[in-house]
Amino acid sequence: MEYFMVSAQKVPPLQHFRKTEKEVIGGLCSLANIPLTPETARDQERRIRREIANSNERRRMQSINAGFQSLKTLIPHSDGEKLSKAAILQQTAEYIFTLEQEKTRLLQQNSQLKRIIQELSGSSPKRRRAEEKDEGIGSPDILEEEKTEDLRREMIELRQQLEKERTVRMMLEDQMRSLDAQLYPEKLKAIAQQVQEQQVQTQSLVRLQKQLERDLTPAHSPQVLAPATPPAPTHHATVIVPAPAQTPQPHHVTVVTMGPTSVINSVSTSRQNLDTIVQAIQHIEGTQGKGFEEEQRRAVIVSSGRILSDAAGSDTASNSDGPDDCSLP
DNA sequence: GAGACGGCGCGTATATTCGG
DNA sequence: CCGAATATACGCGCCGTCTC
Repeated sequence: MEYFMVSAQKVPPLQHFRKTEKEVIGGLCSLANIPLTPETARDQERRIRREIANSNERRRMQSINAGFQSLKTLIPHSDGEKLSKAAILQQTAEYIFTLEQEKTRLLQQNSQLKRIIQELSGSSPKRRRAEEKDEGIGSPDILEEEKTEDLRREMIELRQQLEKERTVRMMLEDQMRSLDAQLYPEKLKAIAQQVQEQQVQTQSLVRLQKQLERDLTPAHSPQVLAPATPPAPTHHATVIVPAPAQTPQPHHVTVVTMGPTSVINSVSTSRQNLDTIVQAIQHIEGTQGKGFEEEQRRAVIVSSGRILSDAAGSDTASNSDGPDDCSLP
């Protein structure tokens, strides 16, 4: 590198010295009062060649040293630390080895994250095509496009579900209002107000709504409503964990709340559902401030409180102590 | 084929470090 | 402080390749 650059602009060629050598040698010999014999001239020529060779050797060594200094600046070391050439070579080798390992680790992490994203968001044909084209790092444009498209699709889906849920909820609220007005007129205001405060809904409410629909069938007559405590505000810490990769519904969000079990026994199913809805709404309102980004995680939101288990019971992926296939390293 | 040239190995001198 | 060990720079000769 640098060595070759230096070599390109070498000292003048030997011809140049040869041209002037007679003059120089003659001058020196006359000064030293030495007769200019052929042997002297030959010795002088040899001497000059040796000088040139020595000069070239010095440049070579300087080039080597420059290379060592370049290496030294690349490897991690403290300023002022003295490193011999051997140490520089050894530490460089170690550093390269470390970088190789880091690269391998990052590549593995990259592929793992890709796999998780794919499992969580489903695998569209376009995505599969992109992944088939690109198995390694890269193609950020395609992935970004896919991501945007997925998000758009998810937004539309969420809006549709929200509209559906709103319609059903309004109907149910009418029913509940008429029933509660007979039994708990004082609670009605608070509950209705809380429900009205809900402006943005997530997908999880659809499940709650379905649960409520099932529980409010004639078998669960509202007349059996018993006095209940007002819905306790759920200001519990929220833990968001990645949904397992095996989740059959990748976009599904499950809201699980836990509460004191002492309350449960004294309330009816409908009342429980009502409380749960309110808690879920409050919970969602509380967590939505964290941004849409978190919704995208298809997370299972776990908070302390009462469990509103899914009727199917298959989406209990919120067990944080369960097999965590998606745990990042 | 002779000479020029680059590269390398080896020996030596000098500087620096380290342990007793 | 001193001697041994180590690191570094330099000089020298040799060898392979290239050019004329």
